[in-house]
Amino acid sequence: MVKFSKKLEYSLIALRHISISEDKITRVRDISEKYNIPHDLLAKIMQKLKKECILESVQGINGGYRLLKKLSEIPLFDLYSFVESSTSIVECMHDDASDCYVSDNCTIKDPLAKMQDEFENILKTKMVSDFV
Amino acid sequence: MVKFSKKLEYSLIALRHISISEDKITRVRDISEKYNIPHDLLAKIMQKLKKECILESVQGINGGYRLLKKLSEIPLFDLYSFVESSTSIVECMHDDASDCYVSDNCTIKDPLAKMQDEFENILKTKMVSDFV
DNA sequence: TAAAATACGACTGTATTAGTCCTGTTTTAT
DNA sequence: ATAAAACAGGACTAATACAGTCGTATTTTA
Repeated sequence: MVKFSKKLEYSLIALRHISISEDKITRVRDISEKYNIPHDLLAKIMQKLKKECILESVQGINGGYRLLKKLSEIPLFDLYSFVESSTSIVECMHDDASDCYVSDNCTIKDPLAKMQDEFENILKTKMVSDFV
Repeated sequence: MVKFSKKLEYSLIALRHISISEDKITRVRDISEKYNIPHDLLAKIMQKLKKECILESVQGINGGYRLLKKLSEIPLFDLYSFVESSTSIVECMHDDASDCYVSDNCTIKDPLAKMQDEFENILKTKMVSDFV
């Protein structure tokens, strides 16, 4: 199936919320409660976005997250590749797919690779701000 | 994850094989053996493509499949929607998704719907013959 | 009439996603 | 000081979808 993960959905919802909120710092709990997103799951996504320098965090009792970038400067592709476990639309395009069992007889690889490029280009063109 | 299913890969391989083979009728077994595709799985895919009027079948000891259309007349999107269980890139775009838990607070639906359109347009532009 | 092909529903195995649980670390209000 | 409330993160479980298998029926022809 070709479907985005919940993580990507949650990321978009969370980033949007932070960007339009007046508060300087937003707590994970506020977002998870408002949108019915499991707290622990969202917390991990936020941690990931911190590692990727989209958010910065403040620990402690008054802690939370703050945006490091403008949403208009974050390509959807970045979010996508940070959050999804794989970015290839077919299995044989993984980095370690030297063991394609179809191998010699497979002729669909190149055209599928082109399709993948087109798909990624869409993601690179869109900014997160387009989803707010 | 955003990935095409094996079924779509197998469909492309099979259609390509049939289209370039000299034989008037091609057996499932020939294709499954040549490309190491599980026979029963491929058989079901072929049955599906028959129902969708891409192939026609002949039963019996000398039976097999025959193309009903030119590959250049089959949009990849058709194959995609025949073979994949769902064509929506996010859950909340399913036909029966009236129970979106985010509901009122969700603002990312429209932009994602537009993304889906763009994605589908790529699939509609490509013909199966582009993958041979 | 036996063999070999399609036809097809039911079932099993496996991989990925989604979500939970538990324990730690940090910071601040009291 | 210390308790509370936030982030941090590894390990585990549950749910889902995909991939593949099995058994049986039907059809046709050598």
